[in-house]
Amino acid sequence: MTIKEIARRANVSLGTVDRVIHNRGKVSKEKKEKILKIMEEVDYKPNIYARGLVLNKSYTIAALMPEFEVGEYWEVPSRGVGNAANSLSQFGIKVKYFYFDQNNIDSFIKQSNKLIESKPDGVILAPVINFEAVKFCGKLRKLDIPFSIIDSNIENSGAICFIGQDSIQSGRLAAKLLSTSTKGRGKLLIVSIKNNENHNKTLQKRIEGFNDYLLESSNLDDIHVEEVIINQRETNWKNSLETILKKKHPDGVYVPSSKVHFVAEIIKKNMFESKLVGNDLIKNNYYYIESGIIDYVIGQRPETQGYLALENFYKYLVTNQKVRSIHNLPLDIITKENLIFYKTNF
Amino acid sequence: MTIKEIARRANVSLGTVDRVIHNRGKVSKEKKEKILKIMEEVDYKPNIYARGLVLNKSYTIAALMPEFEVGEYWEVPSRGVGNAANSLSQFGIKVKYFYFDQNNIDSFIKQSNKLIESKPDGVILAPVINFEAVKFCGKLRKLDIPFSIIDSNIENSGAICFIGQDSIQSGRLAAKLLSTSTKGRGKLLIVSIKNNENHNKTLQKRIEGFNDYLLESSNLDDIHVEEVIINQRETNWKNSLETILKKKHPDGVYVPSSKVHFVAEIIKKNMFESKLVGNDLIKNNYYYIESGIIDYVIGQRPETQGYLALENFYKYLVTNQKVRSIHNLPLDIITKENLIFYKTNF
DNA sequence: TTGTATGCGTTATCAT
DNA sequence: ATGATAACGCATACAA
Repeated sequence: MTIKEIARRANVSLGTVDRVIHNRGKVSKEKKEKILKIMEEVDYKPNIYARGLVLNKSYTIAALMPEFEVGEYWEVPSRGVGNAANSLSQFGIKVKYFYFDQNNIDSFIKQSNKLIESKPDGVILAPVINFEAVKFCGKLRKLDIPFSIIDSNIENSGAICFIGQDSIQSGRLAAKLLSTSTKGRGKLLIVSIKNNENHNKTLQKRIEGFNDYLLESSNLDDIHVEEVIINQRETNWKNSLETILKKKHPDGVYVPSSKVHFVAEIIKKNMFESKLVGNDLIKNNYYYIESGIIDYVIGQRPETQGYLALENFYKYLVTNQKVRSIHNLPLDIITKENLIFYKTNF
Repeated sequence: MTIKEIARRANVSLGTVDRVIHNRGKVSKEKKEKILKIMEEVDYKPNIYARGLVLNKSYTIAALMPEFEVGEYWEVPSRGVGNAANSLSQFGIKVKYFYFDQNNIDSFIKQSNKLIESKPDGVILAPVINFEAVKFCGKLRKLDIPFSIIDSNIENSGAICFIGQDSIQSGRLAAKLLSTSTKGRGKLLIVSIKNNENHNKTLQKRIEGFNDYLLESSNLDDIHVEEVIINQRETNWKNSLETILKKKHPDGVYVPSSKVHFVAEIIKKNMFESKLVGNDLIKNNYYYIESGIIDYVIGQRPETQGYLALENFYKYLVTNQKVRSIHNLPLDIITKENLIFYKTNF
């Protein structure tokens, strides 16, 4: 059904129908009602090709996320955004990246200002420096630039959507997997490896979930949990970690971040028998999952996060569809036997 | 970059450029080369809006899959196809379903003939009746109707793509999860619940993988495996199953299909302590996963399978992109703690 | 072999 | 308040 046909049926011109559709200009009440009724009846849907052709707009989306080395976590969401940019380029969606050093607040501020100067049509934000990110959201709201948040959420930020995971549940799941692997008993160690001043809340939420699960799931007499914090800014932090592991000799280790490969390295070197559970399917973890040193990794589809974030802007800006305000992506359980399917991206 | 601009740069008309792009009509060698060079330089990509507008074709894809009751497995891929149809309707993609009774070969033949009479532009095939499906693929090839296969593959079928899972690896994964849950020891029982003459190979491949894994993974002295086959066509098959479970008293049960809920029901009723692993996140299994009676279910993203199948036809027919010939979707490990994220579809 | 004209459905601008 | 019309980029039929 076309505008032309609607105009014919309503005995008016194209222009009049158009005015009704877009609420622009003046249209007499009776004609307007007649047109609306016909549109309703025939369930008029605009031809997106014709619309795209005549509008021929192009949108620039700015992505503000941490810089990364190859194999590190933030490579993956970034690639997700890139993939989406690729397949949406035909529809006039462009991406401009602004990378910041997640251990340097000034870098975040500087990049976020550059971003705003570039006057993007939309922003994808990874709020790993929580406090500054909240302020940044305020600026975007004032400027009326729509934005979406990935990875970890900011409550009441005004974002058009959040795409990420449920961190507490991630910790609970880790607890289940680790305790099952240690046959429901033994000494468990939580190893938090940090190199900043705890800017974001993901780690602590995961640990919270981990402890909650164990407290709820009966036989507490058989299970012991301890937590150690490793500061990557200290020289020799790897040696300290190794010393601790040697001393504690845990039956199971939980690393609530993608840095689980550091622990895996030590376990392998010393041929410990510890079960090991961590987060995120990054390249640095591949080998240790393959060889079974890491028993389980919990994935959160970072690539999909990036992809959906951009795709949502397409829906929002180009096709004017509503977008879901919260996407909690599945917590995937990845282990030696299903690793291969997750490596090839989805 | 437009055709017009390319024509201007090459000092030719729109028509000539068009002839080069579509290899139609005669074009002098020198002009052709000049045009191709310019197109290369500017990386010409046609405007999909303009193309879509002028072609304005609509494609009908026929989906040939098993009929289902609410909550059964085939509801999910079917919904995936429906979702895709919804979001691709703007692009002129339509779907026509042909459902057959998977326990009735005649029904398959009848529906497949009806499908061919409808002269679709493409076919999505679920080859659960393997032998007949192979013959059907031959017909489609002769008629030059492109088709894709979902769920389980047919080798050298001539399909433009296969979308499904690796059944053997699915069985291996099940073996790992079940043996870990039973602490690496005990009596394991494989329960095959069938209601047809073994038309498709998925079950047997899963069982093959299951056994292989256990044979390879060391301590064979501690593990015992037995297989029972239940025929749903026998009256009182549920009672037989219950009797068997009572007699064998297994430490762990593997049901290599979505019918694991039948076993869960019996385990719950009798309050057995058996660990239980099965396949597929269907509604009938939700409750038992939630309550922990089913320890793990291995999912294969049936909804995504359906979605991708249709989306691939969009790529193939509308945008003329190449499509990946094999999509082995991830084997998702679903358990009480991450169930909720998989229920909301992806 | 090459060039020109028309139309796809929508939007936006210009007269009336 | 309403109608007519040009333009978007591409494909195609037709003219030269």
